[in-house]
Amino acid sequence: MVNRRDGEMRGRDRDLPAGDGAFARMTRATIKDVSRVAGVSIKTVSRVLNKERYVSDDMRQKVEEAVARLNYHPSLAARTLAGRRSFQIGLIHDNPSPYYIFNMQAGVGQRCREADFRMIVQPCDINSPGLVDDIGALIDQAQLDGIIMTPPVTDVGTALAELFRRKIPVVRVQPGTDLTATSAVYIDNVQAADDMTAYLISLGHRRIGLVTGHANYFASGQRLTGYRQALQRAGIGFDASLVFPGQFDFQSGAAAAEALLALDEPPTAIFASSDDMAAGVLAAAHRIGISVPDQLSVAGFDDTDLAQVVWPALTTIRQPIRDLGYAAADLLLEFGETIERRQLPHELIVRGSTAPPRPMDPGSSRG
Amino acid sequence: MVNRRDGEMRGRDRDLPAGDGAFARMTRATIKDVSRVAGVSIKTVSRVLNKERYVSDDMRQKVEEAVARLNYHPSLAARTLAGRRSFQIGLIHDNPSPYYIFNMQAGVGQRCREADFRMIVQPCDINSPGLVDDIGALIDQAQLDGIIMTPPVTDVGTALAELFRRKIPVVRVQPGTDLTATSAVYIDNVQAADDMTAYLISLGHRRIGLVTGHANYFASGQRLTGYRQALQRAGIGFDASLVFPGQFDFQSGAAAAEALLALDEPPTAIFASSDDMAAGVLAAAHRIGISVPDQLSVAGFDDTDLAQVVWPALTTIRQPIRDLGYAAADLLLEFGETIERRQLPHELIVRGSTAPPRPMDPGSSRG
DNA sequence: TCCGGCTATGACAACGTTATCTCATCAGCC
DNA sequence: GGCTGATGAGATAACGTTGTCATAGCCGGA
Repeated sequence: MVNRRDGEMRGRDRDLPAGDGAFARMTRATIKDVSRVAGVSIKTVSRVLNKERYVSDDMRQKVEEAVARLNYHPSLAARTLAGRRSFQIGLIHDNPSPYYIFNMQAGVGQRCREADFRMIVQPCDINSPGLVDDIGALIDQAQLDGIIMTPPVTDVGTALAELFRRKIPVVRVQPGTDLTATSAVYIDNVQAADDMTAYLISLGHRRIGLVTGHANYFASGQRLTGYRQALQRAGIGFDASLVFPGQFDFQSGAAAAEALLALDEPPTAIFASSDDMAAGVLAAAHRIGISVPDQLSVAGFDDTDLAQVVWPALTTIRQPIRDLGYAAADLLLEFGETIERRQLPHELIVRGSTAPPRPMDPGSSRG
Repeated sequence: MVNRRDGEMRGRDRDLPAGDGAFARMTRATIKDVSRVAGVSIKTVSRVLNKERYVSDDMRQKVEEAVARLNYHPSLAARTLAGRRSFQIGLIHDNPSPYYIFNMQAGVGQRCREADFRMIVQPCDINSPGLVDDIGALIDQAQLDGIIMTPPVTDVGTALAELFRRKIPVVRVQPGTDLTATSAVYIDNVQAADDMTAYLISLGHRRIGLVTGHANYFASGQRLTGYRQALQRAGIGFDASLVFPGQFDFQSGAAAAEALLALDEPPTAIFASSDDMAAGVLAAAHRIGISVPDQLSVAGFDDTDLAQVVWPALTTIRQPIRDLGYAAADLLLEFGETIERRQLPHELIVRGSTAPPRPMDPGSSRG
């Protein structure tokens, strides 16, 4: 009944509305429509769209007018299928910090938008046995043009190997291993921790507690190095009992503070390797009844939103997460497979949580 | 020289490695490879992949084996181009809260993964004149199968109209206008604010300050309604001077607290419509030297990470953001264009920032 | 004048899937 | 025993781009 059959018409024939009148239809405009309106070949439209060489200004203008008039947007799917680019890059992370991820996405997304690329965000679990397969599937399915990874995924050897096997451009943010194997963006964690430690020393502190970060993150070790470096320069001996392992989160910061403050010779300042842990230190101090910064100075790392929201506001190191994301995407888009490195500046931010130690603290017998 | 010409061979002929041996090549496996290995037609493979009817168990098994053996992942681009689905949905937001966005993405992403869909995140600016075009371009380019919007984008009429024009399935999270125009997920903001207010009243508070949210968000007004509703039920008169407008952020919370605490008859409790603002209230109280919760109870809304990180930890309303995201994606995937609504439960979380008011507060002359 | 190289444009195949149509088989029914 | 409808499988044409090749015009040098 509804089965019209007219010989030559088979398959999905949907011949476009001919003539010049009715493009404001529900059907999306295609490159074919644009070529008809502009009065040029499809290939010429494609050339203009892709900014290829050998297009006269005349043609270019005609095409651009037609594109604007039809409000034409090329199909990413068709471009991906026909070409060898997908105009998409992936951001792979296994990071529980909303603040970090939000800003990283903002930076990467910003750069992508500038280049008319799209960012595909892929959370993952570095302990999952399916990690490598998941990454492979993502690349296969979406035909990604490049990958950005954040710690700690940056240092998963098997994942890295899979990416090399596929010869896909990779940029890592703050990588810890195989530093020269891929492009990378990072800050100088050693120097940053050194800066903070030196600042605390300059206030007069001699016993400075350090809460380190999660062992999966190489930055944790780097910050310990910077801490020791500053102590040494100041002629202060390293006391291992002042270093307490944390996990970057609030709870571990609070636990570390309780342990450190219970020492026979407690520190007069605690430097936590993340703002979350610093907030934990603050909470523990409150609980115990130690006032900050009068009796205890507290410093964080990252300068997340959190730093200004706790009381007192945290002295911390500003890590330009958004800029790191932007730079990572920039390296990917500008250099592709060519390996490049870019170091971004950090900044010491002084707020209310640090002050000179109380003079003549009883029990401080050291020179 | 390199120009071999053999008549029929033109264009990009890359004949696949015949035989059965070398698929572990660099070239991705295609559906054609799978069909050859399985010994069935391409279309049958497609049927199995798309879980279509009319495939015998025998065939299905052969195909699945071949897929696994070749580690085959279908090209999303080709699927999108050939079919009428793209297996992608968009998440459009203009929200400055990392916590909110992170959890929303987690929820939506989770549901997408379960359905082998991909989530495309698109931040936007509701005040930008290009908003509607941007959304249109996104849908055109990526051929999205659906859209999820979060406040305040949910209530931008022009954007909504554009989506209707394109007849694309839409789910809105906490919409404020045109409630029945699209599918929606939400919590009962009126009841939630009522619950919190009633709780504060039950502690003995009679003068309860309210810091409202940003006027762009309809939830702000709804929470005011709930607040008034609880007061009325308790027979407490509404005092407009106790209601102070905020913007959902820390700064405005601090400013509101300063204003409220400077009143001749200051409130004994302040209910802020977000945890960020509640943290601001806390900070202002600290600054002024008012202790919480002894002299002032403070309550928030959202139960973000923040709530447990400030001191004292916030009594707040838990808003299941992640679940809202999951539910939104679920509605989209399960019902498509069919309009559905789903309300999720909220929860009153009592922590250390609230307590009964100090007995016999001088200056409290009201009954 | 003719050739070679650069510029500018177009024709057509190819990318890897899904949609449509066709055909074969098989069971149940008049 | 042939008709009908459900089931199972394949051939082939799209989908909307880009890649490859062909070609035409133009300029400069042999």
